[in-house]
Amino acid sequence: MTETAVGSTAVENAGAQSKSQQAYAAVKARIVEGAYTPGYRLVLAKIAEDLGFSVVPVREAIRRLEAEGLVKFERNVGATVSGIDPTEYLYTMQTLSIVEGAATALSAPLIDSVSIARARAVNEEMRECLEHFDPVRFTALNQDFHSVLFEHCPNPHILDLVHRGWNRLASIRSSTFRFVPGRAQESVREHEALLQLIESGADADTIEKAARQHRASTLDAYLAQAKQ
Amino acid sequence: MTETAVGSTAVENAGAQSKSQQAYAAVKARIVEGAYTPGYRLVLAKIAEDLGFSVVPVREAIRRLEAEGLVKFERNVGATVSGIDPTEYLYTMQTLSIVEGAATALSAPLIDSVSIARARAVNEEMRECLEHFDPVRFTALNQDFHSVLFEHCPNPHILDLVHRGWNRLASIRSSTFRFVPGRAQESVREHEALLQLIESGADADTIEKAARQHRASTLDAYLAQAKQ
DNA sequence: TTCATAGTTATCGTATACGATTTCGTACCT
DNA sequence: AGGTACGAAATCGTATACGATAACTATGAA
Repeated sequence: MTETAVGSTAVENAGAQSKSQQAYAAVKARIVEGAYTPGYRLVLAKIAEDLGFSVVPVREAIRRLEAEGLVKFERNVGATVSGIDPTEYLYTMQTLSIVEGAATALSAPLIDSVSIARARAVNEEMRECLEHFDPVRFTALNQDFHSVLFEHCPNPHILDLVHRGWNRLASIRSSTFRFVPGRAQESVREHEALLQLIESGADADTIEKAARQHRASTLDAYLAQAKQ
Repeated sequence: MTETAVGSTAVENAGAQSKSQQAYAAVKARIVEGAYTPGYRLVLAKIAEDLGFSVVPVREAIRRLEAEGLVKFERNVGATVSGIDPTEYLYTMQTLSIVEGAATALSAPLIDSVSIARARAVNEEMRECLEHFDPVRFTALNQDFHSVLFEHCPNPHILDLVHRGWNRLASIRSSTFRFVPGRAQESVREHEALLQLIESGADADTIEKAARQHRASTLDAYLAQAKQ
């Protein structure tokens, strides 16, 4: 029995997280990486079959994704991947500007010089990236950069809200910078300005405003372009 | 068929929401009204039996409450009502100060004079309430007051975050003002100041700061008292 | 007396099964 | 020909059943 016990334990450890969690991660990954495009209909039975699970854990995973806003769920009808409705984009960006601004300000005093250097290096990569412009890579670096700035936020609730906002944006395949190429250069400059503010120990309010404005500007640039 | 349709519709409307939703509402109500005190152990089977449901919808309800932070859930162990951990209180209040401040600022330009009058009436009730001080009633009025201010917020995401924050606070039975009685009077004064700012059409930043500071002051008062 | 260990119990996690609801297609009537 | 009503298929919602996991308890030895 020992063998089986050990064996099963090994198996269990491999799938240490519950099937609900596995399903959640799997579906979320497919959404973020674009395998499930917005509007895609998520049928419980089909997903369950794909993953080799029963529908119950899949159902729970979908509800979690619904709570995060990545999918829309209608009773007795089913779930679909949330769209890139421009209005939704606006709401998400505005919300993120607020919580990310706050997170960055709270985080700022706790950022050590090593992290600053790392952020600066990332920003330098972004600058280089401007030449042979690769929107996807640029967006990824952009997330890296901001992560350094807000990850030290001591309030886990706020940090969670920031992560959720980024997640929602990630589900929009085509990066923002593809839509608004001109914004990229400005963005890199603002990043350096942000770093200098933090280095100089600027007060929280100043940093919060700067971080918020940085994101709001991206939103404005998008809106200006969309208007045309 | 019309009769049956109407009849069935009536029945449906009575139980229009799924059992998951009913369970969610029921458990949440019990938490908010204090029937389930913090630390209370939520056993799926027992709740299911109480409600006359199966455990499946109850389980889903619990997970939703977990996502909102009202309960803590541990795999293979169970769910307990989230505590009034002072640290958690701090985090929640700080987060709420930020999102509520933003929501109030965004909402301000859309508040008509009727709403202002209603808010002022509520605040007047609060002032009267100061005499024969009833913390529970005072807290309820306080929520009414702030609801008027932020409910017009055009960004549903931010509004949702505000609601969640209030929900978490509501799960803390004993109102804040019971802990910090002195704060109540100051609070009423600040409310009137807020109303005047909104009436005078102050700029968004000023209103946001005032609303945020209003909540932050309550938090500070609590912390000062807790320190002793 | 105390600690380790095995067995028991309580509770969760998931699978399967069935009933309920919606949606779509088809046939019939106007 | 167009619209309406009926019916079938797809899908979700929930109940029940069983297996898995963790907490608890009792028993034995040091």
